[in-house]
Amino acid sequence: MPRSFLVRKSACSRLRPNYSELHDSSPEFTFQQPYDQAHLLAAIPPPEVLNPTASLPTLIWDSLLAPQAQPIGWASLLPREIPKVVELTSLSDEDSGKGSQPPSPPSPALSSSSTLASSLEADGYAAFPGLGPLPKQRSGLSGAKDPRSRKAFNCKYCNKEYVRLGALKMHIRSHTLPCVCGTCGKAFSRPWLLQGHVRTHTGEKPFSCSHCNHAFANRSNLRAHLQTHSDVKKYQCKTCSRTFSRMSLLHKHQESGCSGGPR
DNA sequence: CTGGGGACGGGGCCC
DNA sequence: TGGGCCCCGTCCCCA
Repeated sequence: MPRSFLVRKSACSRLRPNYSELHDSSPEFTFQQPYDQAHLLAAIPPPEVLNPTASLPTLIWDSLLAPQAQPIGWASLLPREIPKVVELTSLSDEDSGKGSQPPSPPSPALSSSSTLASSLEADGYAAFPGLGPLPKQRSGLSGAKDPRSRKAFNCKYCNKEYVRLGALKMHIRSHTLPCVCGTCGKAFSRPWLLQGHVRTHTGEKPFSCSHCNHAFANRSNLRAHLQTHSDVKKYQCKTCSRTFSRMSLLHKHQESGCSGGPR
């Protein structure tokens, strides 16, 4: 029986924005009760598809190799491109990705930075609910050559900066929480987060461990569980060389005072 | 104190 | 450009 279903210490110590102050209260994505089973089944692959015997058997070994391996190409870590200022001309919709207005007709060539800034605001940059004031560096085209200026989009709720507008829009969803559970009313930033939450109501656990068949509703939890089957865990204390299955366990180990000797 | 499960957040990549 | 998905991570709770 789940221990903390729906009874999360609500206003616990975790810092959360005061969502009640946000203007966007209209859910754009909800699961109603009873659930649309056909939709859910279409969205969630059957367990045999998600069973780690098919897709995750190497996870443990991958994670063992992780400290030495370079799993991601460095090129993939680099920003693909500097956002183009002309992309800012059609920001009339909420961050939902739905209900977006047709793109504005292409703006005429901008002849100066001052006209650029005023044109952007006139075209809707300032009207986008989550976007802060037009960043200064975007007011000058020369700033685009400065690598430091690549984080150009600001969230008006928390002032975080993003290089890509899409990333900012995605971030803003964490403030507006447009996906609402039809059962308990809890709101989420993304549909798949809501989908995972719905599993706490349905009890569905599509992710199973290939070693012990323990089932999980969440792939991350399965990944953490797979660490428990490994003799050498992913996270290692630099002082005593002891390994842990989770970063949090390593942190607790270090905070409680590492004895120092290897175990 | 430690190990582990449950629930969830968020950035980045791919299509 | 947006949505889906993956991965990494955090926090809470319990045994």
